[in-house]
Amino acid sequence: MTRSLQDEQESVGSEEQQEPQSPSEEGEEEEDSLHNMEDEDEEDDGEEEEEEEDGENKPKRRGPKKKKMTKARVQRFKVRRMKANARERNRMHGLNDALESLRKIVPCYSKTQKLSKIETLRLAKNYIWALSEILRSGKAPDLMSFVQALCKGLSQPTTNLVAGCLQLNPRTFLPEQTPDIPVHLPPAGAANYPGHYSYQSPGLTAGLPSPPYGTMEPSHIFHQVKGQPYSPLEPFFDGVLVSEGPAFDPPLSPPLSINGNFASFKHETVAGADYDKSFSFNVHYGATGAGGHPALYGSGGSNPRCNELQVDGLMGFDGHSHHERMMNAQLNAIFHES
DNA sequence: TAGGCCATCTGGTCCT
DNA sequence: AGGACCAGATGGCCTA
Repeated sequence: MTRSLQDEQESVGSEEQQEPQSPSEEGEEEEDSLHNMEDEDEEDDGEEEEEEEDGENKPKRRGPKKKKMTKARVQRFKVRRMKANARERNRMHGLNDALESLRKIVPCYSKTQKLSKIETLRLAKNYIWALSEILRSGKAPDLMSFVQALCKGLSQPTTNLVAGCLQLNPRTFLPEQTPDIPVHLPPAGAANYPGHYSYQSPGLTAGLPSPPYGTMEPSHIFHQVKGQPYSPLEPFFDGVLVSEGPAFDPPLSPPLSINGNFASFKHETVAGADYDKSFSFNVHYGATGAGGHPALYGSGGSNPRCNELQVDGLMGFDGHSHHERMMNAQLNAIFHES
């Protein structure tokens, strides 16, 4: 047995937790199937090479000649396959590790209720985009719209999870259920964005209950009428995006480079404003901007880039402040690193 | 039980 | 040739 084969089998044996081996992985059936496969394996040790001659009635095949699968070839094939499987496993584990890292960075992290892969990616996309737009526009987002932006396109359970992480009740950022909350609704007939994805969890359409916060009709926030281009994120940065092109489904890369744009930030906290006393999620932005809205970068200040965004009071879904730490760490990392 | 999510296997393709 | 990447298939687990 070769060293590599030993390693391979060790790794397979150790990593094989609960996954059953594919039925074709062992047994004689594989050898049968291997007889039929187009093997690109070139003979290197003088094994016989035969042309497939099954049946005169069959038309002659074109392409490379088939080679009979000898025991040695079968063995080599198996080894190769096992190595490829192990590599693939490792690759997927690496991918999952990266995804787990992303879960911790995204503004909703719970060990007990993990975001699914797809939801993690969606939330991360929303988050990146939202942060980028804050920087780009220099305008303070409306908190409700911010949360909506984060949850845009997410399934209802994930929306509830995000809300739970932020200690918000999804109902509270339901525009239609909370008319007193200043969420800008899309103008009638507003344009939809081209290429905007329209994911809806089956649970949404099925009207599944979603503990712990009851139900939330996604159409209240995210529904987009066909042929009516409109991004719910527009109110988030109202007035900024409407005239500047696509507001959502942003380019693959955020419009801002973290390193390039945060490098010159000074670290100075300006008293912020609480958006809603009913929220324990208080975002302290910079000096109040024009129109009474707090401005992220203190639009009225002498140094518009010197204010610090603070996010206080975030409690993790697990009942501890893990998320707070994560958010603070994350934001600090963004604003303090360069 | 159906559906969602996940891990793994597998074969194909592309690249070095 | 071998590795990385990808997508389809498959089966297990969990939950509503």
